[in-house]
Amino acid sequence: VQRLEKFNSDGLFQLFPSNIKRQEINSKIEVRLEEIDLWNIFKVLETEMIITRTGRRLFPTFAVTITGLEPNINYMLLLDIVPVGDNQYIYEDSKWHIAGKAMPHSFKRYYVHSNGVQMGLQWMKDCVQFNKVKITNHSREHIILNSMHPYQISLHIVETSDIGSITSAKYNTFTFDETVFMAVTSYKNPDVTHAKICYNPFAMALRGI
Amino acid sequence: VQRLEKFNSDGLFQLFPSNIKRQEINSKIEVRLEEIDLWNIFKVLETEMIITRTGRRLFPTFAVTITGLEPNINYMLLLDIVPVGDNQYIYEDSKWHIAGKAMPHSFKRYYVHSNGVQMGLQWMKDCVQFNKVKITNHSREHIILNSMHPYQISLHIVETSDIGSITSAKYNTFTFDETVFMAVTSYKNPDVTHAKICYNPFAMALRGI
DNA sequence: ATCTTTCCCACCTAGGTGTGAACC
DNA sequence: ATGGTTCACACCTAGGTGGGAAAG
Repeated sequence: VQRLEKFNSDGLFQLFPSNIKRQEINSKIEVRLEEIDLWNIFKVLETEMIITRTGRRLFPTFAVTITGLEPNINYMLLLDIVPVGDNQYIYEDSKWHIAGKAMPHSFKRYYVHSNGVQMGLQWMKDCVQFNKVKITNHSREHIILNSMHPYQISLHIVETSDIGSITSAKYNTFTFDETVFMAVTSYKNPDVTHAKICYNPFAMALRGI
Repeated sequence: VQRLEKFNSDGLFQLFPSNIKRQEINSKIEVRLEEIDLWNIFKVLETEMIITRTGRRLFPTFAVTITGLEPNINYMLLLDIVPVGDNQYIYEDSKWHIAGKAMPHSFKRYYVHSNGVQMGLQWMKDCVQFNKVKITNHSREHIILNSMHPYQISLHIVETSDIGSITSAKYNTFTFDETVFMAVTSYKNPDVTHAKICYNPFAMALRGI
């Protein structure tokens, strides 16, 4: 038996149990990552994302353009943040080093795009933004990650017209190499800090310094 | 044939054609208006709501607490703003007077609550806020009203687990006398202006004046 | 003239940044 | 001592108010 539980009003769900094999959608769906140049600037530096108690947004923002959906079939979009490898790390001598086995990834949470169930036509019309997703090390309200562990964003496109059948529906999964990042509670690499300040409008205050 | 068209990413839909009779939900659903004291303060003064080209929020905000839904059945919530009576008005000598027949209410638009389809249990858990709804006299992006015409908020609770079947699903409708208001492009009654400034946090700047 | 509509504005609310000191 | 975590803070972005002048 499988169960999907809603965790906040902004799209966070948790799946019990977490690992289920479902059937693929038989269709040529393509997903293009938006702002790929910006993602690559951070990838070169080895991206870090801050996690806080109260939840922190991702920057760069995860956004995609989708093609190849059936215009008149209903879909949902689920954002997923999955562990990369089996190790945790430390930052020493300006480099990331393995520091032993990873802590268990306890929570299998999905962020369901707030548009809910929509027809393919609607999803393909504009780029799909996941700008309100937040990551945390504690809060029940957001996606929970372990600090000093690497992760990667993946996207599930689920063919369903009923949110209740999400656990039995067909789906395709797309992962993005550019979105690999280290979860941290404070930035370790000063070059990452500088790039965040340089490109994130909310850090504008610190640009002159 | 009936058709539901999505108009923006924040829950606005338009129904073609607009008048359909559907079956009622056979259940003792009760809906309580939140902030009823605040609504009544404005009701005494004869509530005015500003409409602008770019869309203006409602104040007081429309929010409800719902009881009596089936916990494990899926529902959607649709906000509706319906004309009251058949006349348009003018404000003269500190009073509203009939100024002829109403203009036609051309657009039958619904604001679908952004939580989309949820089970009764979820809808009843917390009070349901419609704080992002906007009204306008022109914009395709929001609920279109005629200035100097009276309206009333109503709520449709639709029993459906599929947004696509919204036009054929069972539903119950709830109206709220406290929410009757006059759509205006600028406030006519100075007492209404004062009450808006007094109670709306976004008008805080004008409280000292 | 009179009344309604439009638009720019100052001034708020609301909330997203990294900082740097303190804590663990 | 070392290095990760937390928190109040100043400083932004983003956007919701009615005012008041101008336009219709």
